[in-house]
Amino acid sequence: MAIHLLRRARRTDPLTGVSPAQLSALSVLMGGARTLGELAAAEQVRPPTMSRLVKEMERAGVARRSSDPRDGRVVRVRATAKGLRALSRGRAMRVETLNRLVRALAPAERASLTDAVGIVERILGQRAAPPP
Amino acid sequence: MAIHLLRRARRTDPLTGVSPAQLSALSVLMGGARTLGELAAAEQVRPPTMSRLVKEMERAGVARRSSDPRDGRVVRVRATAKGLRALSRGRAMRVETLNRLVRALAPAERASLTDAVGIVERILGQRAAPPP
DNA sequence: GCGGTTACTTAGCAATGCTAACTAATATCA
DNA sequence: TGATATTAGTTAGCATTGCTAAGTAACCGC
Repeated sequence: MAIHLLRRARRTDPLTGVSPAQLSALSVLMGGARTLGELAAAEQVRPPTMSRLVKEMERAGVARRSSDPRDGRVVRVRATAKGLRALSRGRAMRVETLNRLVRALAPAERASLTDAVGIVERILGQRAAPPP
Repeated sequence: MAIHLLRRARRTDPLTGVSPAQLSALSVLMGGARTLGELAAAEQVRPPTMSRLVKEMERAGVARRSSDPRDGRVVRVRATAKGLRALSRGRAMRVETLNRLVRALAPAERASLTDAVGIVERILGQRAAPPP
């Protein structure tokens, strides 16, 4: 089933030494620094969850906090160079993994994946990226 | 909007206390009884994980264990009527599948999936379902 | 019938989600 | 201005769901 494909792809993330949730947050931070709340919203998690995640990311050396000079309540988060490196490594790995898995798929499984993707796209209102 | 759908799909059915993992397992059991190991393989989790999940499903009254008369090591698992009801209610299976799909996705994963879609489409010459 | 394999369970850890309740900073308004 | 409300983030604690290591019971091969 399609979901299992994704789960397997996701499982390769830890090979980078950065957890999936961290990699996902890093992908947001790749676009520049964000406040903790913005990051939580982008990741669709609650602030406490993101607060803890950022703490771990700091400990892992993939992100850094700084305070906002204009608003003392705000915490700004940015990716470190190490974090960005981990991100591109993880992303390449996922794509490669999906490539490999898809090549090994039975036709029915591929159809399932296609169906699932279609559904998700419809729900999210997203379009597939054009082939490279 | 997407957020609404996601939040709605994310909720565990409060009436039955059936968790997403349980619903997913039930969707496999809908096809008939399975051994615990088969179920674990179908869900792509390890046997201990499935063992615990089945225990919880029994406690929730949505599945039942029985022993295999031919092989005393084997545990056979089947869905109860209550489990099947929970599964089918409101297209539970579909919602649940999307739920797990989406929950496993955050921006980075979505990007990867989008990339993968392009790859799959190119390979198969197929299109995802068009948006409504 | 002994030894190895297989199927499952138990125990314990890790990651990641949540809510409730707290602190600190900012904004609002009488 | 000063009291009060709102906002941003943190801390604490719980639940779910994944894992590995190690144990038990049943089966198979010789």
